Amino acid sequence: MKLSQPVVFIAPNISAIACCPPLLTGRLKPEDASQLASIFRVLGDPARLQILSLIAAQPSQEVCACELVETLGLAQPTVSHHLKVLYEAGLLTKERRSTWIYYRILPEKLSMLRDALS
Amino acid sequence: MKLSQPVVFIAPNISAIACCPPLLTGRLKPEDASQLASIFRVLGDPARLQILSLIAAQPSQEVCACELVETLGLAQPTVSHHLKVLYEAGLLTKERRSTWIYYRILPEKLSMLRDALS
DNA sequence: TTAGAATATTGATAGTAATAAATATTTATT
DNA sequence: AATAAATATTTATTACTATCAATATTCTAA
Repeated sequence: MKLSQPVVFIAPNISAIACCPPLLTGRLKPEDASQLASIFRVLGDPARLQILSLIAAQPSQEVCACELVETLGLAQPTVSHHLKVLYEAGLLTKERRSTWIYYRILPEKLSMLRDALS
Repeated sequence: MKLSQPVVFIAPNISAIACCPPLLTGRLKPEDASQLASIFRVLGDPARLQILSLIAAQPSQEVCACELVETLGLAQPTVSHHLKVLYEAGLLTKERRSTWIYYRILPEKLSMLRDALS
């Protein structure tokens, strides 16, 4: 048995990070529009934006779910819900360390969105 | 009386174009988070993304509301609703030319969003 | 294996938003 | 002024989502 476990951050939808052609350079197909809209909808919630901002503000670039519950002033199931939405959108990774789960930003998706806006 | 009318594009919320500090550089205040989220929510709809994309795809960089009704396959009141949402978010300008109303993209808001994602 | 702590899920509720039918408004033309 | 066309508004319906209480699950430590 190993003394130190390898750190593994997990993220779904890696293949979906490259999503859509840029919004403003050509006509968006309905399917691309739906996919892109679904990501923007994830960012369209104040609590989720605050979660992203809080993670980015940490020197460690990660945050434990328990800290978020204290900081955001939302119930634990609500925070858990938002984290799941962000995670399944490919905006966050998560890593379990004993009882706690630490979340990090997956920057590729955000830069994809930035590209889509040009 | 003038023979040629000056072209005037109207947009609300010009002062709100500079909205929020970047999402990932510091902790977002609740008020900033709400304001930023409300703009992302506007982009979180496939029909509205298609409207933006359609306008950008025009050589004239503008589109008449009537064309959108034909192209999007949505009822006229629905298209009118989406245009109003985009307009009030400061993402579009509008100009009336006789019976028709032409919409254009107001690029400042989009570049503000791009900045917010970095 | 039992107790306690952190997180996830389920279920219910309230608020919001997309859609379109019906109607109103605005503009140009005759 | 009357008609027609383009757009906006009102109203109603439906679907979705944020929220939280209750409960379940997962993990650690004793």
